[in-house]
Amino acid sequence: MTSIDVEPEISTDTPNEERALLSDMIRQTLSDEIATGRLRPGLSLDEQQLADRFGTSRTPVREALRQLSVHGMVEIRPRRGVFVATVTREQIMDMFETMAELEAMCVRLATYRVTAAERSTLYDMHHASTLLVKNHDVDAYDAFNRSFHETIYKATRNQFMATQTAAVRGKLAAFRRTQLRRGDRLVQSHAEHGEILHAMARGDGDESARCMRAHMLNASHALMTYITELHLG
Amino acid sequence: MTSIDVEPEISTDTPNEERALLSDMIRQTLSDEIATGRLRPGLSLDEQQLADRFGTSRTPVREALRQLSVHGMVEIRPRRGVFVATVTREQIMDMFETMAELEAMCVRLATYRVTAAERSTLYDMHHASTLLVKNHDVDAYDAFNRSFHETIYKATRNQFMATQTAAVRGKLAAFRRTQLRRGDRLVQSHAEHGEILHAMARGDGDESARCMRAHMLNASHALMTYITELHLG
DNA sequence: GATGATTTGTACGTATGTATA
DNA sequence: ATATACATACGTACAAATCAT
Repeated sequence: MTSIDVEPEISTDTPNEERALLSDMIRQTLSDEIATGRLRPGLSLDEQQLADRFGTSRTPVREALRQLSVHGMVEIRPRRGVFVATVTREQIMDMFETMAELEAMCVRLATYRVTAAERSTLYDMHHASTLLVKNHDVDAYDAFNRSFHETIYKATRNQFMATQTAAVRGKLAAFRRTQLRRGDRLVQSHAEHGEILHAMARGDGDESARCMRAHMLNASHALMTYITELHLG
Repeated sequence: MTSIDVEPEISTDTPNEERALLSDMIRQTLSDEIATGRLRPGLSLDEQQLADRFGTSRTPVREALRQLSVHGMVEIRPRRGVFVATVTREQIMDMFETMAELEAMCVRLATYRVTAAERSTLYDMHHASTLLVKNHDVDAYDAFNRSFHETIYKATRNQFMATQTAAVRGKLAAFRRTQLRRGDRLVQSHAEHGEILHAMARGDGDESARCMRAHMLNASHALMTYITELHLG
């Protein structure tokens, strides 16, 4: 149950769109289960079965599946059925490489546009994360890591770019999660963050981009052997 | 918009999924009309009206609208209706900047991975386009331009990146179309393509990326005044 | 602010196309 | 290959929420 329906009725500043649609609930649940691999690639998704499971009719299930197909999480074969999208090792590698490039692109712009306050926040977060590394607190570090990167997205001053990058990151979240548990990735990740911040502090966008690209490619490389066994073995 | 078919080639190995679904037809039609501005931002889309117009029931219309909402072309306010997404000038600028960065990222990788045959194709296309520039054949140049850029996407050897970039390009297509008609953008565009190819030929990825970024930003700048009157004036 | 009209969200029915024996 | 079973795609019905008066 990952229903993040945190909706206190108090909408202070944001008109907080109410999302009480069954199709949204179903979509989010299925999205999670596909991302985490609980629903295996290639699996056939029967509309009636899902409807029974969620205690609804087929209608909202269909709408959820249609939406998932847009992002390629499921494949719709007209009149034949809906299947959990099969992700090949090559596709995952492509996604990681793209992710690395997107992050590099973000940090380059962020280097030129980050505010003093934001830079300070990044340093604070970075230093605080030292403790998590020492304690090998993988979950906490993963959470910090996401905040760290999303702070950088925001510093691009480009909402669209931030959203796009976050979307790709989200798609890879399931794979990335396991990666930090391997060996000394935590220590290495922390050190690489330091290099990125150093380059940003010097205002060297190209260099911060290079560091970020290396950082992301290291992370992905640390993972690919793992992925190979996990999804294709 | 599931997959921006970058290649309309005959897929020999892929059984070429037939898409004879009403919801797909409706989605594509609406997508076009929104992209071209025929359906103005903010417009309320009544399900029954659309159903009448397409001669169907509300069901496929709803599915089409749900899919369009994923890419943000329409906004769904639960129980209140569906509206054509409102695009602000700032959002458009963000999208163009992102586009420039994505293209730069693609051409950098392409520089390192392009095959001799592809490079040759790019040069052929480029030289052939000289005639289009002389004749001020904007439509033909626009078509060439898309091919040119999509050939570069393909040369990245990264399918995911190519698809992502093509998707963003598609989103901006409506705005871009008008841009080439202004002044001597055609001549300038052609010259900039030449610079990009030159950098690629030298194998200088960083430089080709810089040229591409400049190329795209020039194009977008040539457009922003236009857009301002068009969508917000 | 209450009431009626309109529209959405969901359930349900049915025929056509796909799979299977 | 034919027939049977079945899931999907689409249509229709209805309840609840929103809006208009």
